[in-house]
Amino acid sequence: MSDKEAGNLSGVDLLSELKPADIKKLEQSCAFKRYTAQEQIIDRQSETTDVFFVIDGSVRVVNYSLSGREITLDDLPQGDYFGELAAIDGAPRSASVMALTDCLVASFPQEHFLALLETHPPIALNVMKTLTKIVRTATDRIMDLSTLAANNRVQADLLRLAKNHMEGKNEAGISPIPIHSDIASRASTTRETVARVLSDLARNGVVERRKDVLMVLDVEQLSNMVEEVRGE
Amino acid sequence: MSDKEAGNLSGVDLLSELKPADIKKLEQSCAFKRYTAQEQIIDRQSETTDVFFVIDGSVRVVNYSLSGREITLDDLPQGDYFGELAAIDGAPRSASVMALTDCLVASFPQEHFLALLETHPPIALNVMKTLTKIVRTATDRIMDLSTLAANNRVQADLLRLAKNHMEGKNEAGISPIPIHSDIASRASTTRETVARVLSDLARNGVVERRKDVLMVLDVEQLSNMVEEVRGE
DNA sequence: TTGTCTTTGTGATGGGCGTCACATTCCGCA
DNA sequence: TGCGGAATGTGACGCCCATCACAAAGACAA
Repeated sequence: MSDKEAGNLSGVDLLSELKPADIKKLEQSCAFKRYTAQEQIIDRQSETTDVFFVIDGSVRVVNYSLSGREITLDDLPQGDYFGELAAIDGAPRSASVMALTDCLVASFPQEHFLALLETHPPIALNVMKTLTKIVRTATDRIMDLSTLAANNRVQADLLRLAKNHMEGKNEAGISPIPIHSDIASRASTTRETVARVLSDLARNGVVERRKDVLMVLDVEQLSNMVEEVRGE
Repeated sequence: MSDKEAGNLSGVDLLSELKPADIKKLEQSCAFKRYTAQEQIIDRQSETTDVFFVIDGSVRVVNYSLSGREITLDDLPQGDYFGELAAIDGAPRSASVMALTDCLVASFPQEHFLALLETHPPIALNVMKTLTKIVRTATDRIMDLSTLAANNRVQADLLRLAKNHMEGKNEAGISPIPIHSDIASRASTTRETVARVLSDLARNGVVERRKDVLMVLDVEQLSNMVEEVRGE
């Protein structure tokens, strides 16, 4: 497969209000590129200012501590975009982005992006909505980190996953089964702690590890455990 | 002084590109209100959607944990604005806002704000820049919380303060002297820990508490200490 | 099957810091 | 000037959890 190839912006949610002809025009300005899983797409602190569209596959926004610990900020599915921060304010990249799966990504130059925002207020509003969502998620995470113990943060992450995989009123089947170190990276703890929490939950019958799915048998109880802050 | 009174939007940075006549027009849509220090202006989870301009005084964006701990997210000076998240996406307030000092605040209805964004792309871009700044600050904080120990977070906060009060190349005079519990609320730790860190720093000659100013005598060393993650 | 690599499970250990408890000092105000 | 509440300084205690260290179990290809 070629390094650079024709691509298609029709699946990009942000641009969905545009007429197909206009989308075609934007494609002219894009550079399409494939990345293999784990490959870096953006390095934190680098000074590029393009915006990227995820055409196919998915990517992960991460940062690394000095000691090398990986902190996952967000995972973005196909149809989403990233890199808008630097495009908007011109500052260095605030985070790294890596390919989660093999994927196809379109990079779109800053000037074109800013022009698009200026000429299409609904798209600008959409970008603002995306940014507010990021801010809300981030403040929630700051609250979690500030007020929950590591154990509870793991439970909270599990609860979040469960809510995205509900099967019935109080049960969820999470699949594919998340890797402990991924959970740890989102909850800002260690994989050992994740393993211990999961062991405990399994002992209490709240979760059950099956062949290809992690069953949460009692979502409500899990929810209660998250808020059971120690000493209260 | 009356509860409701005429106000003036001329000091609002966001609107500085508008012609004075246009600003006057916006003032018609505003409700001006005074708050006394410590008074709540916005409650988290409430469903209002106005945007607020800080005309005079300053405000603090905070959240509270279940156990009542206060987490400071940001302090906003005169000329700034807040409440834009709910105005943009219509969701409940993500944080509380309280008056830090006695202050005068203008509330501006959501529809007018959205209309302003639509008709004035440069203002929309400005709002986006504000949002990106918030996102960058928040991700930095997430990184601090995830990778730094409580001690180091206090040092980091002190360093931030020092950098805003530089006097010469390696010295800073922070005044007014911040209250320990305020630092604790920003660094997500306890006032006792703040007191201990400051005691240590004073013993090492890095800081010195004087009459009305907290001197940081060796900003560079303070900076080194922040990064000296334990065990590295 | 066998070997290699990834992922998971769990014990032992120790240090950081949140919590409680007081003693002091500071500062505005009557 | 003296009173009272706020802010600060420090000791003691104990628990959470990061770290280290292996063992075991899957996963997958040769």
